[in-house]
Amino acid sequence: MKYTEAKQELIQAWGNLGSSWGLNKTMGQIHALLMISPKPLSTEDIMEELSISRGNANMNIRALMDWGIVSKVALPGERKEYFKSEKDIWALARQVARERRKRELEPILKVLKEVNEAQTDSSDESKEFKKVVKELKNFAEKSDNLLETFIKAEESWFWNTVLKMMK
Amino acid sequence: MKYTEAKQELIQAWGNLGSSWGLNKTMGQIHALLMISPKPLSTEDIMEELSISRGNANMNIRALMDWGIVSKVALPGERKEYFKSEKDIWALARQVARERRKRELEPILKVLKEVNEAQTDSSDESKEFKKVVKELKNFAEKSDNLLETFIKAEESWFWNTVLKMMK
DNA sequence: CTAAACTTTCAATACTTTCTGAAAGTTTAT
DNA sequence: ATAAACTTTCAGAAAGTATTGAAAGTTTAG
Repeated sequence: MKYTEAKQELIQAWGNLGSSWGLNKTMGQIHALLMISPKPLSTEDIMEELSISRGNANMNIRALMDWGIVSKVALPGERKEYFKSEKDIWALARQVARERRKRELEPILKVLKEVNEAQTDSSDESKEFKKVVKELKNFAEKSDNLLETFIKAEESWFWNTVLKMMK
Repeated sequence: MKYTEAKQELIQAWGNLGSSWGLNKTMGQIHALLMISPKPLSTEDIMEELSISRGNANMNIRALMDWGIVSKVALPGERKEYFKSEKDIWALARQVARERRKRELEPILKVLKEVNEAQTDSSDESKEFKKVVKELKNFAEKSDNLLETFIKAEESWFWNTVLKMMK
């Protein structure tokens, strides 16, 4: 396989992965492109490489910046804005974890806490509900703590511990 | 908050969470309903509780069974099929991890391995590409191992280790 | 200030996914 | 065998999401 094919395949695959990770296809593709590029790219570069419109490029670059995994670069003597991606895969993973925690875990935790306060009447349904909610809440809280630890962890410390777990 | 409100809110929230977890809203809602129900429910029960069509109910129950988190129950003396959900939250988490590994991690790993074999020419682009792919592949493999460990782990052992990690 | 260079917005459109409901298929009881 | 009870399928409708491209907005150079 040649470099250009390989590049296309990776961009494509990263786009698909994006869709299962709360990004969308285009966000994933732009991110892949920036990750493998040795130098920052402009909106036009991205439009051209991925054959997408200006509006699409602009919106998705913005969304990637909201996620905190892409940032602007000012190139000296250039008027255009250029963009680069976080390349340290660990920093990237932590950033994604941070965002997903905020977007997914926090809302459900809030609901579980609320709902855990609900009055129980004496029906079977109501008792089972209470029991399940308690377990879910407990699990969600543990997950939240674990995630927090991961987000704050230094790479080596984390891997050392994880590697121990995996023998 | 009363039980019936609380129930609706939980079902709603679990539906939203489903969407970020590779299920869809209805799958999430059906799953929530089955989780909190003290007894198995029929397709009709589900249709009624969630106000959805027969086709929709059928397809999404099926999808949940494919994921391995919902199963059929035959009630003695009843002709209808009833369904129940896995209620052990740990078993549930492991099952979801297993499916997502298969659906997300395996495909990207395959691509990374393929693409890692690509020929490098002497250009900057090509060298950077190779370097990034190597790092991604390494990370993906480590994640795969970690996930495998989790999937196979006994609850207490896993939590003991994790709790140590979290001090 | 003005014009060129560049970025952002957004209404219209294209595309994708989900849902419905009725028809077809299957199973069970008699 | 047949009819009632139940399940599955699937084409079309509805809802949701992504994309375009042109117009509006902003910044910079001179």
